[in-house]
Amino acid sequence: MADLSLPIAPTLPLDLAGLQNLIGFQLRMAQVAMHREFAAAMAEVALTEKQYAALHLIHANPGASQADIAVILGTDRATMMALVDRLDQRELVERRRSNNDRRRQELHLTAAGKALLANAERILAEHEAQFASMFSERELKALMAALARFHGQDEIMPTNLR
Amino acid sequence: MADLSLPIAPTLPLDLAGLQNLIGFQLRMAQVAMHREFAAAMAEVALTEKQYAALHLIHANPGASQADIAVILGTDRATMMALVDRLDQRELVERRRSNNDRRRQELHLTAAGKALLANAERILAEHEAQFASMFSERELKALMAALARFHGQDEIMPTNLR
DNA sequence: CCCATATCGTATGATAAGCATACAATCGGC
DNA sequence: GCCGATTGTATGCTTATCATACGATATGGG
Repeated sequence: MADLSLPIAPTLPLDLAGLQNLIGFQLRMAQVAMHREFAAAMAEVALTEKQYAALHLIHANPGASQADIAVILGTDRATMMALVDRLDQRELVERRRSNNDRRRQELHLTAAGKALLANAERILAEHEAQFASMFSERELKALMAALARFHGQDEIMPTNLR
Repeated sequence: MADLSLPIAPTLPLDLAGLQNLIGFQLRMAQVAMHREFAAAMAEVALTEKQYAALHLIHANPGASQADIAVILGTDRATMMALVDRLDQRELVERRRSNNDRRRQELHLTAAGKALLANAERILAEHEAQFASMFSERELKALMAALARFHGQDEIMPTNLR
């Protein structure tokens, strides 16, 4: 007989009001969940997703330019600059002026960068396995195919490149 | 006989080196793609995903507190403060001290907030339909179920119900 | 009734990221 | 050699996330 006096329910379980049926909402919530796990797991190497991806790509493609990496990661030159700056300040990557095209800065990993990346790869494998284990092989395959469909993998286009 | 002189492939076809097989990578790229579309579509109402979700939730749950919304959106009080501040400055939402619990600020939409939200809902419907159309009903159902599993919150409980 | 504890809003500061814009150097085609 | 495109760079603005701290308030135990 306590709260009958309350005219309006103070705070019941909130009505999601269909939010959970939005692709964008589910996509974002999934990404947030995975981001948090990633950040926690990567704490000892202090890498964000984009930073990891950049290191990974530079390692596999020594001499790639910032613009190259930016296109693949779906971002723009200005944002990529800031990202590479941070990796550069930590002395994980090196910028070397290209001889063929003196506009370009060829990116290379330093020894420290390679060592850190190796650590990160190991951590990432566990991180990925943890999420992969939530699905059957069939489900996972379908999920990956579905996600890939959101972005035309063939043509990734940063906004301010027209 | 043009580029035979180049010792190293100068640019484009970069080796993704397995990046595309990472759940986290595909999830992020999908989210980035959808985010860009969302931002472009919502330009006329100038709402981010989180801002839209907050308005949507406040509309469906008048009097909900910042903490309630924060829990559902998977963020914290401090971040939510900043978000609500922006909505408040634009006079889309109102904070009212609760009579039952004077710590709480009950959130309500202003008339302008309701009008803007109505516009946003219309835009969002098109936006969602555009992405939904990339999948069969069966595929979409599987995708949504898979995404929901990442943040396994079947029941999201506001903090004040613990 | 008083007190310990928890909760909510709030403030502050740091970091990451995204986007727009502008500019200089350079490259490539004509 | 000129013109348009590309690359890196710089600057500024906005959103978001996270950590931390503090005051006001609520709640429950003693």
